[in-house]
Amino acid sequence: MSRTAGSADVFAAIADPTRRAILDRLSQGEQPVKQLAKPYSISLPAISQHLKVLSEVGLVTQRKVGRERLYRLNPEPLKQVSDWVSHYEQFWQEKLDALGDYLEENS
Amino acid sequence: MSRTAGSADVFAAIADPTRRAILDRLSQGEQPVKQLAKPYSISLPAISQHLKVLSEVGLVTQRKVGRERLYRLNPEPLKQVSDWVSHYEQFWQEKLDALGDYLEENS
DNA sequence: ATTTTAGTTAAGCAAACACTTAACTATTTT
DNA sequence: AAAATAGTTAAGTGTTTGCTTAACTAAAAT
Repeated sequence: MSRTAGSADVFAAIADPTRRAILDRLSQGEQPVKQLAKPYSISLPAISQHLKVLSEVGLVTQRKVGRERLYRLNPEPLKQVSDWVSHYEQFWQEKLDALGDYLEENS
Repeated sequence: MSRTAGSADVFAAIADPTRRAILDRLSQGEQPVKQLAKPYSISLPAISQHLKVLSEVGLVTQRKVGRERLYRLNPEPLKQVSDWVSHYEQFWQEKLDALGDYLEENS
């Protein structure tokens, strides 16, 4: 263990839509902050602060290239979310099954 | 469409650990508020407020029986979360594959 | 009828959040 | 050396959040 990964709450980190959007963009590859900020109407510092939050929970890593900071996605902490939500998948599966049965019975 | 389900943010609703815990308990079946509140050190009103948030995003439904309010899990909105996070699964899969390859090559 | 039980709603509060502008650091360009 | 670029850090602000206690509504038990 003893990774750089944060202990702060991943669920809280992905609660903000802007941060989710940043992650979405990062899934297309490493990007400098300027480029990440482009589609948003908010200021650079705001983006920088969001990146800090993401960094603290280990969802992004950073490397410096010249005067740019390239941010890279680290999806591992999302496993926590995936694990938690997967527990519920069976429930909507049951629901869908029930719907399927209903449709069959009434067709 | 036009379900009762809320338009408020599901991601925000599950950001709070107490609310996630409530959902976890509800996955064992319908329960009255008193029972849901039992394991927590916070007040009844606090629980009630959490249930309201969950209700607003459609994660729980409610029915009145006598003087009790039975809350029931409605997992459907979690599909939103599942869908979003599943997009990232491939990434950590790639990581794991890479690790697997590494282990094979160096065994 | 009164009291107890189950729960919500109201009001208030401290802490956290998302944002801003201003000031700063580090690198590159001119 | 000066100016421009990329980004972070600092300080301040309005809003939202999670909680509390107090007041309320509704049903059940005494």
